[in-house]
Order: sequence, then structure tokens, then C-alpha cells
Amino acid sequence: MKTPILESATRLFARMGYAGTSVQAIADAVGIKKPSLIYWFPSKEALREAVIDDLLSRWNEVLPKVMVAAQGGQDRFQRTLTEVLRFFEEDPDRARLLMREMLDHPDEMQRRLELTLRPWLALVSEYIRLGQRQGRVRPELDPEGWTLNITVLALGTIAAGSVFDQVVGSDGPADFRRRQLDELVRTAHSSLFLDRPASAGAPQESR
Amino acid sequence: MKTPILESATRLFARMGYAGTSVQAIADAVGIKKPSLIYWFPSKEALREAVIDDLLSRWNEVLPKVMVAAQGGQDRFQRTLTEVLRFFEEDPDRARLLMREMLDHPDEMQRRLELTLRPWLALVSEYIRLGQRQGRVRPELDPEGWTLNITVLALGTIAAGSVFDQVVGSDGPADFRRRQLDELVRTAHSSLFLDRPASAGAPQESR
DNA sequence: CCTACCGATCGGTAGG
DNA sequence: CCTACCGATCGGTAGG
Repeated sequence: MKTPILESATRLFARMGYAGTSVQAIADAVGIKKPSLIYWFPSKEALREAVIDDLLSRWNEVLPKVMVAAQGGQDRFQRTLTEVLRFFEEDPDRARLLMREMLDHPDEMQRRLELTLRPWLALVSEYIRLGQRQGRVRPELDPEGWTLNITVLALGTIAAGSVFDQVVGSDGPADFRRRQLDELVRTAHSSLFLDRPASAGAPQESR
Repeated sequence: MKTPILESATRLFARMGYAGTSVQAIADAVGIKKPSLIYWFPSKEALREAVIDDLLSRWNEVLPKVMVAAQGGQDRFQRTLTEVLRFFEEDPDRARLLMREMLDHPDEMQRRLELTLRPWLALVSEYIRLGQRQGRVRPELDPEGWTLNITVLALGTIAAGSVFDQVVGSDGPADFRRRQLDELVRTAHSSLFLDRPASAGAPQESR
């Protein structure tokens, strides 16, 4: 979030939604008057576009990191997933905002995600297909389907926040989100790789 | 959706959001005047509550079906997941509405989901633990975490609709959502069960 | 970046 | 279920 206006707008749009946030509310959060805000951003709609431009450009900053993570062979999976999770955990408002934009403007988001996600998805899928040729990744897996599913799962889990914290019984009243995210990593791992031939006692990789 | 009012309100709240839907817009969709709508539902807020009451009560109608599906041993997994997917696919607005409510009113939804989901989650988790004792389900899997993750994934994928359709490259311009949902089932299956000992050639179960 | 202001729409009421 | 109406708030402009 570069400017204070963009910062407040992002936070409010993510938490209250675009229609649920008035220009007045953003101005109040920033500490200026409404017409002053309209001076910097000519309309509420322009502010919305700036907010999601900012969000998607930050996703694009993550891409290079993932590319770098493409060096080592085996932990490429771990590093990529970690990067995606970090992106949303670093600021859960990103997940909320993306989810809201997909709901509010599906057609626009379809266009924007095509540009933003396609190169990344193609790269990750290529690695997965390589793993399939090497016999390490499950052959029946759909690389694009799997990758987007894990991404949607990360997005949804983090956007949902603590809504599920009380759904589990008496055993774990504490931070259930951590459990969900740990299980996400385990699910991603075990649904991606073929189990090892049976040499060791099927231990799990370190996280 | 019993009444026409509830039907239109559900549709509009799901697609435009609560704040993005005016009472006037709902009245127009129904074909009555605004004060007439306020006669049946004393406030917009009352209408929202009725809409999500209706949605969650329909989820509760699914519960018995899942209980019944608890007869056969092996395909219990398949039937339960199919039921959850059917619930959202039958009317994608359910997924959108739930997602929006989790974003708009996280505290209220936390309370409501505790009541609605807890018995269902406890039952499914119990079956999973049984499978773990029988050595069919992966021992390191977190039953509650896994179940909620798969549910969130179904919710998110269906709420997202066709936003990802253009993200895949040239190969499949057609219905990518189907691929995503098929891969969801495969991911759920392979992350839940231990792979078979190695007798057959690791075929996949029929769907 | 501000004060002053505008037409349109908001959720909701009065009264029948 | 309607007509008529209300105060409050909406996004945005004029003019400095």
C-alpha cells in the first residue's frame, strides 16, 4: 500500500466491500475531507481500480521468487506453496479483496486473472508435468486443475479467517486456522506426489 | 426458496451483495412496490436474516442424506463429497451467499456455522478416524482440518464460477470448472486414503 | 487540500 | 398491497 488513501481503501473494501464502503468513510479513515479524496482519485470507481491494480501487481512481485525457487528439484513444491501462502497470510485483506472482486465483478476478474495468473499457472503446471514424466507425481492428476484448486483453497481458508474456529468440538478451542493451513499443506503434498515405494515407514517430509 | 421475495432477495444478495442490493431492486424483481416488501419483511436486515436462515436450513436437509450414506463402508467418502458438491452446484448462489456472509459478518457466521456445521463435522471426522484405525486413511491427516478444507474448496470453486476459465492456456478453452471439480474429487480422494499396497496397477476408483 | 452545496437514492413510515 | 412522503446519506461538483 503506497499512499495512505490506498491503504485505507484497501482495508475498507476488503472488510466492508465496495458497496459497503462510502467515500466519506475512506476520507475519515485517512483524516481528510471527502472532496480532497476525490481530488486524488477522480471517482470511487477509480479508487477501486487502483486498489486491485496494486494487489495484482504485488502478486506479480511474488512470481520472480517462485521462479528462483525453481532451482532445487525436490523442494520446488514446498517453496512455491509457501510463497503463495505467505502472500495471503502477510495480509489477509488480499484474500478477502480478491474473493469479493471475483463475486462482484466476475467478468472483469476473469480478464485480469487471465493476464496475471496464466504465466504463473503455465510454469507451475510445466513443473508438475515434468514430475509426472519422472514418475514422482501422480499421473492422473490435472496440473492446471490441481494448482488452481490449491490456490483457491489457500485464498478461501485465509479469507474465511476464524469463522471455523468454533466448529471443531471441545478438543481444540485454540487457533484452528493453523491446523487448517497445516492440513492444507499436507493435503497438497499427498495429493500431488506418488507415495514412496515402501522403503521407509512412509514418513512425512519436514515443513 | 419458498416465497418469490425470498427467492429474488437470495439471488440479488448472492450476486450483488447485501450493501449492493437496494430494497427497491428486490421489489422491482418481485414486481411489487417497496413499501409492500417492507410489509412482509419489516426491514432489509430482517430480509437478510431470512435469506441465510433459509440457506442454512437447506444445508441441514442435506445432513440426513449424508447419514444415510453412512451405510456402505467404502463409498461413504464418495457419497458424502457428492452430496456436498451437489448442494452447491444445485444453486451456485448458495456458495456465493455463504462466502459473502463470511466476509461481511464473520462473527455472526462463526456462531451460526458452529451450530450448523459442528454435528456434521463431528460425524464425518468420526468416520475418518475409524478409517485411520482400520489403516485405510492416512494416519497423519487431521480429520477436522481435512473435512473443512475440502468443504471450503468446494465452496470457493463454485462461488468463483467461471473466473478461471481463461487462465488455462490454449488447450482447453471449454468448461474448465468441470476439470477443477473433477480434480477436486481426485485431490480429496488421494489425500485421504493410503495408496493401495501395490497389488493392482494403482487404478483409480470409478466415479 | 478545504467549504459549501447538489440531485439522486437510500431504508423506512404514515395512512389507507 | 398501494400512494405519498421523509430525513439521511450517497457520489460528486463549484470554486477557491
